[in-house]
Amino acid sequence: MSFKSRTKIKALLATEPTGQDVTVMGWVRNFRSNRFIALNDGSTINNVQIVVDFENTDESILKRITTSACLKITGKLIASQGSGQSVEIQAESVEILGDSDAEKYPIQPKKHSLEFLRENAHLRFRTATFSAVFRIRHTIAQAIHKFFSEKGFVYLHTPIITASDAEGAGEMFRVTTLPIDGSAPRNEDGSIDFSEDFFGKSTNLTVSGQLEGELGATALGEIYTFGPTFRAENSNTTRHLAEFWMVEPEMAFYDLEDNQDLAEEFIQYIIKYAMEQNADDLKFLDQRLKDEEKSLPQDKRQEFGLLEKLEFVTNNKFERITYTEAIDILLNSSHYKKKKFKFDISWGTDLQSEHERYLVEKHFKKPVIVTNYPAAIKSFYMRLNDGCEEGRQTVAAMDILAPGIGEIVGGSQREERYERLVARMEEMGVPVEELSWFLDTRRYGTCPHAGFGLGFERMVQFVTGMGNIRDVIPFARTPKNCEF
RNA sequence: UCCUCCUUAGCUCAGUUGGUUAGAGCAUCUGACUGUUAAUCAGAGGGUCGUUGGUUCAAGUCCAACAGGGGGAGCCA
Repeated sequence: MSFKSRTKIKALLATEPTGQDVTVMGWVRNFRSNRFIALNDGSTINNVQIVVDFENTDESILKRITTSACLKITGKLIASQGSGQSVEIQAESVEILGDSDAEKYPIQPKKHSLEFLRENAHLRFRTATFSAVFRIRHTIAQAIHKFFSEKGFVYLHTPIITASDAEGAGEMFRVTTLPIDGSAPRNEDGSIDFSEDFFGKSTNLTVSGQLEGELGATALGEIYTFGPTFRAENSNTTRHLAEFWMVEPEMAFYDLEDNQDLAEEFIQYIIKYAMEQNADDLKFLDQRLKDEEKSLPQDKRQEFGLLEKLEFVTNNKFERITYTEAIDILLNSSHYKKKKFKFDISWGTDLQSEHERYLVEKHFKKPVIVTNYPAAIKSFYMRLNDGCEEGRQTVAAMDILAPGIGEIVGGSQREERYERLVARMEEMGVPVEELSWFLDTRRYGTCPHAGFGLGFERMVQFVTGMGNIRDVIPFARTPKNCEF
C-alpha cells in the first residue's frame, strides 16, 4: 500500500469542498461525542474535523480513537455544518495505524504547564503550542539562509571541535578520548599529557566560530556561520543554554555602521518572513499569550501583544545610541533619581540587565543598538576607536537589545591593524603565539571588516513570545539536564 | 554560583492555630445522550503528601539536610 494518496491537512483546509474523496493521516487531538475527531498531521496548527458515522462504525474501532492515536481516514470533503470550521471530512473508513493507551499517554486533552511539557519534551511536539514553535523555528532557520544567500554571503562551516580556547567567550566543554579514571598519561609535573590524546593536544567544543569566520571573510568577502555552539557556564536563566545555535556573519569592507544596518535589516527580514510563512502559528501564539496575560495583575501585563510587537519592530527603525549616551540617559532618568536601580551606574561599568531593560522597555520602547562600549569591558578583537577622550577609550562594538529578551546580537568592527591588535592581546593576556593563524589575516592584506553573532534561540524566543529558551529548542541542554 | 519561591491523585491546585477516614476541577474508565468545538449529564477508580532525618502524645502542616523544578541575578548569544 502506498501512502502517497494522503493529502496534508494544510492543503485540505485550503481546498474548496465539493464532496471529493480524500485520504488523511494524522494523530487524534480530541474525540468528542463519539462522533467528531479533531485530527492533526503537523502540516498546520489547525486540525481537520472528521465526522464519524458512529451508528455504522464498529464499536471496537470507536474505542480505539483515543488522544494521540494515529489514524488513516478516507472520506468525502464537505462544507461543515458546524461553526468552528469551514470544511470537514465525512468519514467512510477509519483505520487505526497506531493505538495510544489513553490511561497511560501523558499529554491529555487539557491545558498543561510548560514545565510539565518540558519534562515530556519527547511528546510536546504533539501540542498546539510546541508544534507552532518548532514550525516557526524551522522558518527562521530558512529565513537566515535565504537572507544571506540572496546577498551573496557564503555559508561557511566552522569547526565544532577546536583546539583554540583563546576567544574567552565562556567556559568550554573538553573533548577527549583519554580515560577519566585517573589513568590518563601524565607529564613530569603531574598535568595530563595531551600529546597522547586523540588530536595530540587539548581540545574543546567551540564557543564561537568567529575567528575562523574572519579567515573566510577576508578572502570570500562575506560569509556567515550557522551552527551549534557550546558553553559550559553554570547559567540557570530563561535565556541561556549549554548547547545553542548561533548565526555569525562576518564581512570584509564593513564598518560599524554597515554592521548595524545589516543586523537591523536581518532581524526585520526574519520577522517578516515568519509572519508571512507562519501566520496561523503566530496568531495562535498571540492568543495564547493574551490568555495567559489575563491571569496576571494589571501592572505585569505587556503593553503590546505578540503580533503588535512584531509588526512594530518590522515597521520602525531601531534606536541607535552610544554607550556614553546610554549612561547619560540612565543617570538623568527619574528611575535613577528615585534610586530604583539596584546596581550603580557610572561610565566604565557594563550595563546591567535592569539598565538594558529600562532603555528598551521604558525609555525607547523599541529595539536599541548600543555602540562604542568602553574598551576595558569588551573583547580583544574589537576595533579601538580613534580620538577618544583620555581615560575613556572605547571600541567599535555594538549590542542589539530587544524587549523581553535583552541582548540578542553582539558584534563589532574588528581590529584590522596588526600592531594594535597584538598590543591589545598582550594587554589582555590572550596568547599571541597560539592565535598566529588568526593574525595572518592582519599580516597578509588586512582589511577593515566587521561581524556579529545572533543567538538563534533568542531570535526564536522573540518571534514566538516564549518566555523560556528551553521551550524553543527541541531538547534543551542546561546545567544538570541532558534528557533525551 | 548567589537570592527567592515551589514539590499533595495522570495534570493544575486547595488543605485553617499540628488533631480521627487528605479534597476539588480537569483527565481516565463505565453508562446515558448525540452536530460537537474546553460537548453535556450520572457514577467509579485513582494518594507511602519529593527523599532522609528530627521535634511532638500526634506531622501534608514545624525544623534540618539533600534532590528536582520555577522566577530573579551574574556570565553571555
